[in-house]
Amino acid sequence: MNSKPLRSQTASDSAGGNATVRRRATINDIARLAGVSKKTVSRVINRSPFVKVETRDKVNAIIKELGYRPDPQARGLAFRRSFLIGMIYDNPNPQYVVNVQQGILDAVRDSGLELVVHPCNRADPGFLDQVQTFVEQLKLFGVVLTPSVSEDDELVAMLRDLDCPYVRVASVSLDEAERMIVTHDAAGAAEAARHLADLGHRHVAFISGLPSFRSSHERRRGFAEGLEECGLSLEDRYVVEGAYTYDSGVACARQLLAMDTPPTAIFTGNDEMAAGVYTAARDAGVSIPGDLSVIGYDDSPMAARLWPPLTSVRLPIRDMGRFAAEKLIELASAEGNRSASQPDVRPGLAVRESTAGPR
Amino acid sequence: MNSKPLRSQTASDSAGGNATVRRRATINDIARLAGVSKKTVSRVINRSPFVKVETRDKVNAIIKELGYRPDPQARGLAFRRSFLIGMIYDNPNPQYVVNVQQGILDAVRDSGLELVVHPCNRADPGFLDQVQTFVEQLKLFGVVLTPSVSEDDELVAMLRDLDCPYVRVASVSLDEAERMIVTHDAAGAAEAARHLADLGHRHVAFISGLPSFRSSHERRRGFAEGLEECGLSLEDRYVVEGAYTYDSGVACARQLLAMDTPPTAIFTGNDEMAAGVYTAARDAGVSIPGDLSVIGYDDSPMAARLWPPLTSVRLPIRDMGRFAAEKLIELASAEGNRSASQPDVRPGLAVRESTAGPR
DNA sequence: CTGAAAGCGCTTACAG
DNA sequence: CTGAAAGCGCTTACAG
Repeated sequence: MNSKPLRSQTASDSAGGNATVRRRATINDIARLAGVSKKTVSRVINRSPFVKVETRDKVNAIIKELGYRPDPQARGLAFRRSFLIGMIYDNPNPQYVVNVQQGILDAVRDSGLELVVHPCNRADPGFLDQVQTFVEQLKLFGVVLTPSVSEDDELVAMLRDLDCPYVRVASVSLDEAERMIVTHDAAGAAEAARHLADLGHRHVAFISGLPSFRSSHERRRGFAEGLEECGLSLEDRYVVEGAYTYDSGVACARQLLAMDTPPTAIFTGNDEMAAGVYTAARDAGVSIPGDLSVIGYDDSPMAARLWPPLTSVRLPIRDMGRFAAEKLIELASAEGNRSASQPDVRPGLAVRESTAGPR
Repeated sequence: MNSKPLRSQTASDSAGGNATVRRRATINDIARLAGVSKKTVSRVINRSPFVKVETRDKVNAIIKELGYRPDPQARGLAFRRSFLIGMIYDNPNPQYVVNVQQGILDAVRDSGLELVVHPCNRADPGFLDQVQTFVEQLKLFGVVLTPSVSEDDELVAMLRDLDCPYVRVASVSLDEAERMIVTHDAAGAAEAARHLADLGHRHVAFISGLPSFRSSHERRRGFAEGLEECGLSLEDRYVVEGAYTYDSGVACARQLLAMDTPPTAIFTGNDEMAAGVYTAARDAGVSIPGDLSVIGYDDSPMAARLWPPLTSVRLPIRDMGRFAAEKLIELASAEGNRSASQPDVRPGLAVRESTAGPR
């Protein structure tokens, strides 16, 4: 990267509304106008309790008047950390990614924190090194991890070593409560199981996601437990391993539908694979939900676009992002006063038209 | 935000691989070990040509040995800008957003630049102020704008005032070539028109997107021109205004299918609305492509999941993000030597099974 | 409760 | 081609 000539710091009258000035105010301007030292201004900025009320009010008045905002870069350099939150993810679902991003931004609004995104690939040999560079170079305020990187113990050990605050979003608790947003996938899958059992299904199948994702196991476990609650069981022959992709859904469903006693209902690890089940069913002349009930997971927008509209387990993804960032801020603030807020993320079943009683 | 105690800067042996040290090397360490001033190290970092080759090599050797990487925060403070690229967007399509993000990251790999995301809403009265704060506080290296914010002249005027480099992705050229990635939407729509004309359609309709998006007009214009090339015309009665949403697609298609002489083909401004056309067609007992051909725009993953698979105009979205970031880097480097690279973004038609000749 | 000095890790402006 | 000084806009550590 090459050096770049200094840019003029002018701002036009038209753009910024009113109080735009030639140069942005600095802590020195505030200190001079308030008749105090810059250290005192610094104390006000950082909400130190050791400032006389009148002093604080006077400084705040000047700050407001000039529209002063401390320079995060300078603050960061002195603090030895930045005001950037990193989102580290490898989830292939764009809807999921964008919603978590939105949720994080919901949480940091007006806090001066910003969001830096870091997609990655655990299979890449440089994976850990790249994350380390990312975290160290940016001196991140903290990071939010989503599945499946949130399940990577090596990664988490590294973050601890780097002293980088983190919060993990995962299907099951893997860490201290103040570092976890648990999505209770087993509970969501159990709901799907009960729904099918209530409809009278006896032969139900499960298409799992990639085994490297914890959610695959949790969803299977919850589904099996939900069935057992209702006096049914998830038979091994009715469990097929997919890969969270449309194509794997097609292949797994073909396999299930070709059985001597094919299942009358299929629960899939996500909506993408459910879409694959639709295709396989159509090809096999199997009607949904007449011959086959289908339930997906994620309740992506696609679920409602399929025909018939897909019953699916819904997750409040944007809220999950917000909760994660809120926890991260608590963690990094390190006030000692861990707030009691333990926001609960509970999956629910969005029942549509892809499920009905068996023939 | 409250002040935070200094974190210890230790790094374990296990995490960072080999050369992890207690404290990261600084420019002073390099200068001392190389026996030069820190200014000279700075020159090497910034690729100044005014360094003797031997000096440069010696400094680079030490930099490599210690794994030294200049602190972007400190550099930024001195440079009066950061090494962060902002992506400002209001596109509601997550697939689009994630792909552009990926493309930007493709371009900045190993450059030391990082990506900060800023979703926004032009209808929000605080829209411009928020973007200004974002750009000023972060002293952004530059920003990438996607539709529809890329079409906002007030926003662009503000960025110029702030002296913030920007590149705009839009359906038609709106700025100097070095600031534009043009997606040629009219050309894409014309391809759709030709495809339908070739199949023998005479009564073809268009469902437009939101009129506040330039793409809506470009796609309509290109579609009309494409038809005219083939001796057809886009009749006003066959043009309906949608809103780029699934629901608007359903409503507009109902309207078209209820006409005395309904169209035998519908081209929609995006795939979401095409999905809505599918639903309306099914409700009306109209079969696709037997009774009605449908073409979407975007070629989103959903296009291939619909039944029948949707013919759609494809855009290389990830490449667009990459090209945009590459142009931004050229722009911000301001070397004067605008490279001749004028990467071309050309839409193409992905023909699937939703189009056929009319009955 | 408040401040003067030194420092965070770089760069610019000026000399040589 | 190279360097000593001053500065970017903040904070820490130390006094008072």
